[in-house]
Amino acid sequence: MSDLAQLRIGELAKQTGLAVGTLRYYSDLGLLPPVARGNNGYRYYDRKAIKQVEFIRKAQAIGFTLEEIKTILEVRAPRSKYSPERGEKTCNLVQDLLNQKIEQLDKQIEKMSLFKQELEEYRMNWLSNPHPRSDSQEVCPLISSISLDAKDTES
Amino acid sequence: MSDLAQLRIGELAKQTGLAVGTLRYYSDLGLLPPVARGNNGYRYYDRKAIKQVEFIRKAQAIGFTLEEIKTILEVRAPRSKYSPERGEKTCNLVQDLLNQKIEQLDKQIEKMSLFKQELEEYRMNWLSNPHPRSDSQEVCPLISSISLDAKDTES
DNA sequence: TTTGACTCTCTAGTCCACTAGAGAGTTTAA
DNA sequence: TTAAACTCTCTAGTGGACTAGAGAGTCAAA
Repeated sequence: MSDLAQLRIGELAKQTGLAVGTLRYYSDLGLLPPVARGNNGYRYYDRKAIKQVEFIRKAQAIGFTLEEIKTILEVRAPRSKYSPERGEKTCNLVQDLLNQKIEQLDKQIEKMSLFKQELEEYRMNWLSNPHPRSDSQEVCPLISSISLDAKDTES
Repeated sequence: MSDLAQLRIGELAKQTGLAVGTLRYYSDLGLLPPVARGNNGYRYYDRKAIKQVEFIRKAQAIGFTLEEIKTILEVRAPRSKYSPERGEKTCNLVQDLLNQKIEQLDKQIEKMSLFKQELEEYRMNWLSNPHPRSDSQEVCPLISSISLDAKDTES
């Protein structure tokens, strides 16, 4: 089609560092549709695909599933026709999605920070109070404190 | 054995909100060994198991695998005999593990914060510059900016 | 003693994100 | 023209974390 469509899947693989199989997998899932197929059935991509792959990987690295990423990416404008009403809806949808994702990230970050703090406390306690192996059964009290203490009364 | 061992798996399941199958799975993996088995083969747990399950779930929720959690938990003192030398080694091992985990968490948190920032920037740009559907083909420019822009020159 | 809830082991299935391989057609360079 | 490299589709396998189900034994109350 357009002369933008010059990447075959192997080239895209080289450019992105991913395996051909993975790109095929993404494409077939709908995450990374080729701009065209040759008569031979070959998938052709344009250079934008490289950026798109990078986005996918970034999103994935921080915990989004391919399904979620797809939901963001697939809500895309119709290619040649413009239908303003649908466009607005699309935008709202995407905005909602974005907000959701940001909120999710926030929560996850908070969780991780709390857990990190917890681990750091264990480390501190333990450093300032190294294994009192005199009468204690537990050789390494850190372990028992991690697994068994945690606000000893109720949850 | 001890009268601490009063929980059967179903009770533990109720207390923790997990499925019996899951607890069995954890137990068999070595993450949650029952303190005893009855003549009937039943697994018996003490109340510490509840805390341990909570720890497992917390660690899991922030991305550790069961294998990793097991590594932390399983490096545990021999129950009745105390062998000081092994105890010290154990402690070092655990300290290393802890440090690793904390570092991992740190990196992950940073990644997520960066990505969150990125998403927030997209949102901001987009709010201050809502879909200009006059001549643009893309009905929702946010999408195209997310998926295709990202430092337009090189990676 | 029978019923129902509970437990056991073992095998198999599910979902996600790939990865590998078979078998076949296509492209490209020598 | 031939060989290597590339692409296609389709099927199956992997690993992690479960979940479901079969078939059987156990326990407590009626």
